[in-house]
Amino acid sequence: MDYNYNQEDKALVAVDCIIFGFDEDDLKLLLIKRGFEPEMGKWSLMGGFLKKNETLDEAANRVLQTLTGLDEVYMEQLYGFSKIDRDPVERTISVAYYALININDHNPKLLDQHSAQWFSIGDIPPLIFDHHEMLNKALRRLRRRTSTNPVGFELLPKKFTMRQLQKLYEVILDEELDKRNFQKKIKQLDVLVKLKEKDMTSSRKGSFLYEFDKEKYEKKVSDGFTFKM
Amino acid sequence: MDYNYNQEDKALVAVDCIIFGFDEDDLKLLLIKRGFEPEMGKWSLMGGFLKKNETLDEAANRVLQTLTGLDEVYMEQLYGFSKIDRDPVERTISVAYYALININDHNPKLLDQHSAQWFSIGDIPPLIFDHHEMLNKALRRLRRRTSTNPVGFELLPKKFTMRQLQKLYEVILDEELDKRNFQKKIKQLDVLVKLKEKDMTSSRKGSFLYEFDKEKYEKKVSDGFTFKM
DNA sequence: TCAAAAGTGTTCCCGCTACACCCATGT
DNA sequence: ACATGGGTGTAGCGGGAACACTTTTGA
Repeated sequence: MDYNYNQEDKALVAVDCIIFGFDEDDLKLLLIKRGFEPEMGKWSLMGGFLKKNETLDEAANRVLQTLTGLDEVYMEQLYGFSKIDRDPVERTISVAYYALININDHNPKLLDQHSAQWFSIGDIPPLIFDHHEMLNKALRRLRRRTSTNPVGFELLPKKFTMRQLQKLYEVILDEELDKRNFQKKIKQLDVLVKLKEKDMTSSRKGSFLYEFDKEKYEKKVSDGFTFKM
Repeated sequence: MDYNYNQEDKALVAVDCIIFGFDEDDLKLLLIKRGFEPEMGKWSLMGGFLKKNETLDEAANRVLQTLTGLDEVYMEQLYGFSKIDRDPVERTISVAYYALININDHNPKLLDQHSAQWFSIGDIPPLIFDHHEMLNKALRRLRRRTSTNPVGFELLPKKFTMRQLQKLYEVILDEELDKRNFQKKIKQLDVLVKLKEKDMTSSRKGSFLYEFDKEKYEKKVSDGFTFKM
């Protein structure tokens, strides 16, 4: 008594990537100008269809790499979107992923090829389909994650200043933070390494650079530690 | 220059439901004995294929209703599972949902029809495919949700005792809680109504019954309140 | 010497935790 | 009268929030 799978409807399955970057003091989103109908010329998240021989994670990584040239990027599956007419051409289920990249790392040529552009999170143009809904979910998730996991560092260069890190938290959480309390909090988590180097571009005095110590963090986690900002 | 959607691979899309219930002092999971190949006779989450004209949410609700007879149940989309061979018969993407039901409400006849049975969460039999992974994700999500949203009440009868509520939190969070601190905490949230009635089945003295005041909760939320246990 | 950002400590308060005894009732 | 579960208060501690001045150095 086998069940006949053939009687079931199949659907197109896509992935869409909400790609976040952080530049100076703004959280940014990478969008492409759609090069085909429907909605040609409008702004859109970067997406692609799931292929027979790849998982959703693989598809999302492929899509991200196609646009940025980057591999080994922090990505997380967000949610499955399935409104019947979300894509007017054909029934398509889309699984959204969000990615956190260091905005200086990507390949600018690839961006041009896809007519892609960074937008400040406070200044997003109209997007096609349900992409705004995806973005909102991604933002909420990002807020939660940065509060409970050390994922913020994915958006920064390897070496960063306290100021940059604080600003990052401020734009993600959308609230101002007290400098002293912020430093106290992050330092007592004891997962940063203070370098001897200073960044001299931001002030005459210069500010010390820090690195996230991933090994230390993971060791602490396995001892029951939980990151909490 | 239309893009040709037809060149893309289609896939079967399914939903699987992690159905939680709470009985006396155990968190329980509703499983069915699979009536068809592959893996006929093994235990499985209740699932079904997505149809052309329904969303994932609708499919999950249909599947839940088929098994329990219940409608308007708390459900939440969990995660999309997509390993290539997760279903050995054919490539199937499955989107998992979890549901919280009052275990006394369901229709026992329907359970029989599907050879379904409740299992204590500490005593789950081997499951087919990646259903254990789904369950683990659901449990982690449920823990977080009950800590930050008043979803626990979905698992209880409309009227419940403090004892029941505390026990519920204990089995979900998998830790013992102090009776006094628990009452203090939940009472200061100020979203319960203490009834005049007592439940006389649990002790000679009897214990007061409470109801969750959803309207009050929602009013408070719109004033900036956040539930936190 | 001044402008501009970096760096640094203390106090107060609230919320969480730990903890033990009396109450009501049916048998 | 006793056994069973129901119900209640307080003290101490720790972590988060508020808050302002000094330092460095290039121009």
